[in-house]
Amino acid sequence: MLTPIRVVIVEDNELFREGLNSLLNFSSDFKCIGQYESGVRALKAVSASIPDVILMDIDLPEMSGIECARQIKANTATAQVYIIMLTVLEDEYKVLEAIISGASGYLLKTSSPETIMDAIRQVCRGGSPMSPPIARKVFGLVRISYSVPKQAIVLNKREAEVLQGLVDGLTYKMIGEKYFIAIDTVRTYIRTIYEKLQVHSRSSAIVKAIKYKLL
Amino acid sequence: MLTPIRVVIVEDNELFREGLNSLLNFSSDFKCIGQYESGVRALKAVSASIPDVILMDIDLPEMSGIECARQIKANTATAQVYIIMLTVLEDEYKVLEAIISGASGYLLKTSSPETIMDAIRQVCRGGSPMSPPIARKVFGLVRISYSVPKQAIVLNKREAEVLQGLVDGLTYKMIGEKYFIAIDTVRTYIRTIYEKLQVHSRSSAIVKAIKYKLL
DNA sequence: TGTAAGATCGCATAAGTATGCGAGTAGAGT
DNA sequence: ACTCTACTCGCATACTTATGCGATCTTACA
Repeated sequence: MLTPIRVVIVEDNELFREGLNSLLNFSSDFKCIGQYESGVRALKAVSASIPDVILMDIDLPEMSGIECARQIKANTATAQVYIIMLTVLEDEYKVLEAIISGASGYLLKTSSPETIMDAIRQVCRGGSPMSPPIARKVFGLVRISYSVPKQAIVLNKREAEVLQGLVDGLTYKMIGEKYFIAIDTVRTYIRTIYEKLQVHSRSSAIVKAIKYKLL
Repeated sequence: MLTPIRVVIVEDNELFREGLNSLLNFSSDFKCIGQYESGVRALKAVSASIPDVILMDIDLPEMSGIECARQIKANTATAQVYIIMLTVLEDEYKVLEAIISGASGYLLKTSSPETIMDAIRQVCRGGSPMSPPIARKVFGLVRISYSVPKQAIVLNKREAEVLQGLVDGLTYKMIGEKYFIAIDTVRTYIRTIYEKLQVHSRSSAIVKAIKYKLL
């Protein structure tokens, strides 16, 4: 590593903060260019001098680490700042919030010094270091949001087209014109669609179509 | 580690398979209890003798590693089998599919022997080992699916209730009865909702409500 | 060769939706 | 006290939906 990775620490617990600081100074790979006990101060400092990586405690007083990360990301849209969240507990919702706010890593505070140093190196190389329990939760998040309630709802081409029309807010007339079929044929398809989806209104059909990712 | 972790290898490339095998035999932590070059064979074997961890190549001929994982997960619902996917390329869609299919880890084949061994230990301890580029992609997946297109659509309580009614497929009359307001008041709220969402039909309102997670 | 299945179209009607125009009442702020 | 705003309600009407009960026509297949 030619130039050291410039790191900023945001952590309200003084002992932990100092611990991280001396950890970083221990290796010539890193250079701690700032340590702050509050998000507000970090925000100010970071916009003045942008680091490569920020170690951010998630449970800060006043402004949370998540909110701080969000704002830093907003303020440094052009520059590349990697934020690694540090936390004591593995709250699934916090993990989610942190990822959305723009964090690139998520470590438990119980992580070993080597793990933390390795994590800093990893984010710079395109990784997203996570403590094992966090990784498991992240997998779960992906599974929840993408997995489809497996239900054997099979629509043929025409039905799918008509359903798409319904979702798009078209009237029967417009759907018919779009696919060159009579409005009464549209009605017929809608009947079968409703039957397959087991609904009795356009609204419910739309909700189910989205829920079951039918289109 | 008192008893060795029982591992199964599913990999069509003979050299790589043998490599993994000798890697596992190298450490007393592991015991390779089977190696198969096809998903079909693995499926049969695994339902007979369930391992702790399966190293699964994702690009298998005939049955893909993903499909194989899905079936193994389906067949071994009670027992705990951890599946680690192995792949040469970091295809985002494959990652997604793998996670949904029930995999607990995702490694690039370029991973070092130590990394692979460590990964096996990690899944058994509640982790989800991923190669760094994969982890980054997984973060992206979470971000995409959970982050909301930030748009300043603010509904007050009543409007939210009425919109919920619309999504639930209730008629104006039913919405009015549910919240003890006149049907014409429901209409009035719907006007303002439509205006805020910039739509002109119930269908589009529902779609937007879901898309922007307004409820 | 009939017949079963699927795709298309038609008519009718009760119910529901979208929207124009108007209006009363209560609370917040000046 | 006055005005503004938010919340509530009413009437009217053109349009759209949901659904019952058919009817052709083509294609596949027993």
